[in-house]
Amino acid sequence: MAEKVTIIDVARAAGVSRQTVSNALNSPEVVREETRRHVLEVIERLGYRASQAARQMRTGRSRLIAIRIDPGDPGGDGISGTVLDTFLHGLTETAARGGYRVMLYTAADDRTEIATFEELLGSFEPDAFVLTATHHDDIRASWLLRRRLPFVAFGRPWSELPDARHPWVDVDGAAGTEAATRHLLAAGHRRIGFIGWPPGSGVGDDRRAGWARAIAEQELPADALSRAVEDGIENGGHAARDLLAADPGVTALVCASDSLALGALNAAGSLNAAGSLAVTGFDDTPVARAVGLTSVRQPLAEAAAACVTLLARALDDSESPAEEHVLLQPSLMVRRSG
Amino acid sequence: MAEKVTIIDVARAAGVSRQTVSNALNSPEVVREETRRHVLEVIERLGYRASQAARQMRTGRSRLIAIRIDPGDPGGDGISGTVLDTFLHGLTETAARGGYRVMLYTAADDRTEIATFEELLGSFEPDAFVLTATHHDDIRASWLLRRRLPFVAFGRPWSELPDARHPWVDVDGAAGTEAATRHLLAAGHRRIGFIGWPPGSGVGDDRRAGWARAIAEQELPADALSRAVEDGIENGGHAARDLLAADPGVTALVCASDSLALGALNAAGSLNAAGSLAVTGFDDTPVARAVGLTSVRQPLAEAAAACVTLLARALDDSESPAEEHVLLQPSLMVRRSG
DNA sequence: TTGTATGCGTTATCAG
DNA sequence: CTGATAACGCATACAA
Repeated sequence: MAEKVTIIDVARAAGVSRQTVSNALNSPEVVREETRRHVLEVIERLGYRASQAARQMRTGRSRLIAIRIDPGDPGGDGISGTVLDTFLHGLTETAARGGYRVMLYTAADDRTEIATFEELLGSFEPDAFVLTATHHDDIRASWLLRRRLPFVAFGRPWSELPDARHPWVDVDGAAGTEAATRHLLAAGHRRIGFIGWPPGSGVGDDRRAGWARAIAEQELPADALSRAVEDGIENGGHAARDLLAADPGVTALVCASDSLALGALNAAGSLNAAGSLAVTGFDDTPVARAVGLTSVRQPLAEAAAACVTLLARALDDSESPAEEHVLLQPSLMVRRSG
Repeated sequence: MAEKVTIIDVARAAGVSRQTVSNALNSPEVVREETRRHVLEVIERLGYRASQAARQMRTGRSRLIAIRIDPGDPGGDGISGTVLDTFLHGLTETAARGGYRVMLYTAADDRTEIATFEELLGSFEPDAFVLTATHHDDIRASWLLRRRLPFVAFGRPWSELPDARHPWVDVDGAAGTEAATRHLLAAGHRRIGFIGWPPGSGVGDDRRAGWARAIAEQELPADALSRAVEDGIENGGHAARDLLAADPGVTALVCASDSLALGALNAAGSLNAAGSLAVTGFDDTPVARAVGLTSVRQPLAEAAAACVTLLARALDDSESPAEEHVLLQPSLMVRRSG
């Protein structure tokens, strides 16, 4: 039953008009320093906080940032599990510093997500959206762009279309797999394979490119050393077995995900003496830490912070400026597996 | 640039007063059926949606449910990673059906979480809170209770104090470890150990109790077969080694978490021939699925739905009724490890 | 610098 | 069943 203390209560207690209170808060430079301090003190004493609802009616800003949450069960190419969790935490924390709050929504696919945009925009009116799991020709991005709604994507727009000109934050996946590959090269490996996803997924192609880059630089063979399968432990195992059967000289595998890497690791155990095959994964999930898998770690908290920064800029500045991008560098967590 | 269509636009287009529109929406029984249908049709055609901010000003209800999100890095006894992720997804989905939205906040400890309650209550005014990671003498619960603020805890109040009388939803952890133990008994194991957390954690004690129950029923020895360590893979390994050294006759281990179980599994590999030790975990995390670990699965989506149901009841009914509880049964996911 | 008036979109109250 | 009026709390343009 916390009786809500309004701006009028503060004005009364401070012996000023409610305008002065509002000014002390929103336009500090327009109030005498002494008055301002007094008002702020009363605000503190009374525990006054501006009502968001009232403020929103007046300003049209909800201070809400909406983001989709995927089911924990990794169904598609969305981020979920620890990755989303960590990202969300960072987003919530950074947003709070700017007075913003994170609101969640779910959606089965892009179409229903857009429907949710409309629903949200009509009711809660979030100030901005954070898009995850971006992909080629993302209709969500173009929809938001067309309506000039503020948003930032965690993930590059994997397209060169003008539709794709919007702020985004991403982690340089190619740099990650390249670092992993270089690490293996430094350890003396010469025939290093790659297990990734079928072409066309943007993220997957990027990760493959990093490996290919490092291999090409060493003028090592690459063509026959790459496999493309859907994500999953089983598939990783199959691909690893297939690759090793085709070329027994392979001593190391760079994988596009921890799942694939784990499968490869298991397969290696049943093929060779334990430890004879070096394997690296991607995302540094708890699984990787658990089994001692060397993995590429994404700076998720930093990515989240960057998203908020970009949004704040687009939201606070008068006319939203051009597109801005942030590409973060991942780091390699070296463990027993490689 | 979506022109916001207000209730007045609808009223004009439908040829009625704005009150009739409001009534058609909020008190359907007070409007003639024909009028109601016409209004609803216009609403649909115009894509009208009631402004939450305006509604909140009038009704005092924000239709916001706040919940804390922990860092992805499992630091304490909070839920995080896939568990929180799945729970959040379920919560968001179920809440949306009732017109509610989930809002996130972070907090380092109980004290700062309460400070966040105050801040949120003064600004965004969430209608309710969902508490996670409840523990003995939870000051958050008593704080909310004292102010008669609607909330539900995901996790029992591990205390009999009157302070602890509030709605909660939980999963029967003891039933889970008991089922795991019975499963091992049915497989012929007779000396079954338990690796859990230090006493006093509620959740941990509960899980240990399930194992003890099944063991006692078979009149099997228990005292020397239990170990208590902080959560973690390393600790699980140490505990398993210690336990097996003390009693080489042990053929199976029930663990309070997947992390402990994983450690035990690794330790077993280096002690015995692979597969000779049966191990079960708890939470059915991706790690468990990855390594084929038998684990107890919590019905998280159902738990989330139950939370929303309890909240909706407390929110929609006039005087909030007494405490209500929901205790869900977990299920055992049997895999190679046991 | 401070006070006064107005509107944001809804819903509740109360006459018609 | 319908239509006018008030009020929720805040911020802004304006006048004092």
